[in-house]
Amino acid sequence: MSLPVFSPHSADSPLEMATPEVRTLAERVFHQLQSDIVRGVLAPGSKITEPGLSKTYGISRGPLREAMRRLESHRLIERVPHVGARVVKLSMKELIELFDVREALESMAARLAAEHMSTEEIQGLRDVLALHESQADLQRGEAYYQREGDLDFHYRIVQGSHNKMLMSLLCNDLYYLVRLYRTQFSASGTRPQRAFVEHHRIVDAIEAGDAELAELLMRRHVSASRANVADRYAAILTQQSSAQAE
Amino acid sequence: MSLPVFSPHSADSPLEMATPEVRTLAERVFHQLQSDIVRGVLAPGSKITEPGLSKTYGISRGPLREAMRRLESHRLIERVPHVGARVVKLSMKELIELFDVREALESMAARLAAEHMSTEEIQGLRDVLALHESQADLQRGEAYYQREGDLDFHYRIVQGSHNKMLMSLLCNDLYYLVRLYRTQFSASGTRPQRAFVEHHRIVDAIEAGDAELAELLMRRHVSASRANVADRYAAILTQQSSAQAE
DNA sequence: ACTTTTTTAATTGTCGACAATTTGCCATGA
DNA sequence: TCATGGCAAATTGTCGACAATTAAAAAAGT
Repeated sequence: MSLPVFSPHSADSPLEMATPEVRTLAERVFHQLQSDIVRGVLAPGSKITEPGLSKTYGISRGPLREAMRRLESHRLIERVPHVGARVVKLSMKELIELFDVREALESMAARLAAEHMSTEEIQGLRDVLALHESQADLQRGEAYYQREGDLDFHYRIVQGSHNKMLMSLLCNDLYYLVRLYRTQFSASGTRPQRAFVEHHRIVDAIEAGDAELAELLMRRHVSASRANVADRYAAILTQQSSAQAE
Repeated sequence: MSLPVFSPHSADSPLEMATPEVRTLAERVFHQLQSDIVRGVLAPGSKITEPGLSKTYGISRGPLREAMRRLESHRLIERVPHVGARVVKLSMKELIELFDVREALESMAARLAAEHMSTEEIQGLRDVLALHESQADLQRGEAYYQREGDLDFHYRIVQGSHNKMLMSLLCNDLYYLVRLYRTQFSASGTRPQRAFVEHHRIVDAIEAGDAELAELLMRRHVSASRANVADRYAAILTQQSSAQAE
C-alpha cells in the first residue's frame, strides 16, 4: 500500500527524493499550474476559469478538471459548485494557524525521527546541512531560506519519522501552502543564519537519539519561523495601507 | 439497474453539523460511495472499476471520476495511473500511525478549545454528552462507541479550536478513515463506559479553561482508544490465522 | 433615479465516443 | 517444463458537444 506519493515539488532542487510521475496529461498540467501558483504567475485570490486555462495550456477540459481537483485537495485553489475556482489567499490569521499545526506535527516528526531514523538517513541529513552551508557561505545566507533548501531539510525529518500518515499530511497537505507563502514572506535579517544553527541543533539531537530534545527544538524552530512570517505579513499589511492612504 | 436512493452520510446522526451539499451528481455519488465503503459494502482492498460503478450507480464516467478523485483526497481509495483504484486497507501499523497523528492533533484541538470555546459551544458539548448518556443508559453502553456519537463529540471540540487548518485536517483527512475502521473495530468490554467518563472530564477541563489539562486528558483519551483498537485488530488477526490453519 | 424583473451570455456539469496504456492469456520456442 | 514473445480484452485517459445553472447586463416599472 503506497500512501505518500511524494510530489516532485522541485526539479531544480539539488536533492531529489522521488521521480516526478508525469505520465498523464492531467499530471503535467497539475505540476504546471502548481508552479504557476507558487511562482506568483497566478496571483492569490484570482479567479481561474476552465475554458481560460483550457486555452492557455492547450488541453481539453477533462484532464484540466482532474488537475484542478488535485490542486483543491492540496489546498492551493478553492472551488464552489456551479460558481468556479480561485487561487487560495490566506489571511494572516490562517497563515499563523497553518504554522501552529506545523508546530504540532513537525515536533512529533522530530521526536519520531530521533527514535527511528537510520544511520544512513542521518547521514543524508548531514549532507543536506553541508550543502546548505556551502550555499549560505557563498551567498551570505540571503537566499538560504528563500529557496527549497529549508524544505528539503524538513522533508528529510518527516520521512525519518517512518509514519506514513504523518508524512502524507505534512508533504501533501501543508508543505504546498508553506512553499506558496515562503516565496512571498522570505526570511529576513538574521533569521536565515539562526535557522541554520537551529537545524544543526536538531540534527545533533536526532543523532544522539534524544527524542524529547529533538521535539522541543523543532517546536521552537517552527515557532520562530512563524513569528518571522507573522512580522513580514504585518509589515506588508502596513505598507499596503500606507500606500493606499496616499 | 440504477439505485437512485442517495442519503448524505449522516442523515441518521442526531446532531447535524454541516449541510451535505448534494447539488451535483458527482457529490451524490461521492456520498453514496463513501457510505458503501464505510458500511463495508465495498470491502477494503477490493478493486473498483469505473465502468462497473458507472453501471451500478447509473451515471456517466465523468462525475464518477470526480467522485473517485474526492474519495482519493479523503484517503478512502487509492489510485494508480493507468491501472485502477481500490478501497484503502490499513495495516495494523498504519492504523496505529493514524491514531498517533490523531493524538497530536486532537490534543492540540482540546487545548485550543479550552482557550477559545464560547459558552454556547460548551453548552452544545454538554448537550451532546447528555444525549449520549440517555442512549448509553438505554442500551447499556454497547452501541455508544459504535455509532456516530463519539465522532460528534470530537467534531465539536475540533470546531471549538477555531483553527480552520486543524479542522480541515482532522475532519477532511483523518475522520473519514476513523469512521471506516470504527465499524470494524468497535469498542468492547468496559471501554465505552470509560470513554464516556473521559469525555466528561475533558469537557470539565475545557469549561474550566484549563488548557493544559484538556490537552493532557485528550491525549490520554485518544491513546486509550488506540490501545483498544490495536487489541481488537490483533485479536482479529489471530482469529483469522487460526481459521486459516484449520 | 432606484429597484425589480427579464433576458442573455458565460461557466460549470454531464454525457457518449474514441485513443492510449496496461494486463492477462496464449502460442511459440528453448 | 519453463521462459519469452506477441496478441487480445478490458480499463483508463482524452476529447468535443450538449444541457443545466449561475452571474451579469439590459429593460421595465415604480
